[in-house]
Amino acid sequence: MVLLGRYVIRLSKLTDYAVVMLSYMAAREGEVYTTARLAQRSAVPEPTAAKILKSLARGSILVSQRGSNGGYELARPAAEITVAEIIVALDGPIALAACVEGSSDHCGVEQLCSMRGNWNRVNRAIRDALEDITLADMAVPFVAPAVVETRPEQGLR
Amino acid sequence: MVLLGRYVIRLSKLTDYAVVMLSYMAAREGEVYTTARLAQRSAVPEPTAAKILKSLARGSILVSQRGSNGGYELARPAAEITVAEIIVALDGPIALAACVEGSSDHCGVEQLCSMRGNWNRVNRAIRDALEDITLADMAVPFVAPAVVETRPEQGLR
DNA sequence: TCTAAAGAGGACTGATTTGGTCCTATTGGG
DNA sequence: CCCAATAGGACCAAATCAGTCCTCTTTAGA
Repeated sequence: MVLLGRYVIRLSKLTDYAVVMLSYMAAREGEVYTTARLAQRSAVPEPTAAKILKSLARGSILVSQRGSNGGYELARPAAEITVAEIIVALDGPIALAACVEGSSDHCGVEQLCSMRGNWNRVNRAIRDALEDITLADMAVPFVAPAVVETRPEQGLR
Repeated sequence: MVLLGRYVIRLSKLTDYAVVMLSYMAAREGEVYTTARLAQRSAVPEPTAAKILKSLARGSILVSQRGSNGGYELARPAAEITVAEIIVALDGPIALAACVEGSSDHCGVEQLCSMRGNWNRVNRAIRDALEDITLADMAVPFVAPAVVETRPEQGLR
């Protein structure tokens, strides 16, 4: 067994939700959004939305403001937030078999290990691709935020 | 819920094993390898190895020969087998939220759906990256196959 | 033509992992 | 102080995965 239980990259549901919420926030930068509001607008159940937002804050993608009148705000302009960061914030490092540069784990079979190191190339290729795509790119079709505003919630799927 | 239960790409343990086995086979193209032999050499339990090899054959990465003296052989030169193909053979399509080009699924919330379509860009970037890396690239460090030959099996991890 | 060696295919199971919920702090404005 | 928010975990049910096994088919060769 060699992989550390994480995939090179998993784009989980949570990540998808996160992008939806972040895109919504990107429509008006500088504004502070509460969990409740974001949950409604993105049709994600509130507790789950809360969990996602906390992770994003921990990942320095959002800045949180506690107390009343609190909420979340993009930590940076959307064009400076990469998809890679979002994924990392929610699913952990974009990552990685053992036998990978920097890893202290060791598979014990040297010959295999050296070969496996070549996943590095794959990892890097994917990381590079994801670091090139920003939240601003993802949010582009949000041309008419006003329209979205008028659509409260609705069951997904 | 929007993701179809599959990740954009999962590099599972099975995939890792597969690459190990395939690299071994790439050392001498044209040779036919039995499941038992490949399992031994790659330190993967035989039933599991068998499962992987069957999947690779179904994915046209290996050609199988049944009956006695049978076994598996690379379907093409290693330089023509991409990492993308290997992943697809084992984990299914590199893929994909609903609301993605070609998908017939529909999330029901148009505004969200249109935005989610932008995962396409991510999907494409990753697919491109993976289609650029071949088995030959992954197998490179196998400079001295003879050495590997003399190391039967050993517990991993 | 029979036998044994090999793969094909699929059912099944135990263990992880995920998504999702909830409860108890902590923070801060009015 | 009180209420509105977030922080941070613990926790659970359901889905998924790795791994095993059993039966069937194919084929070489004695």
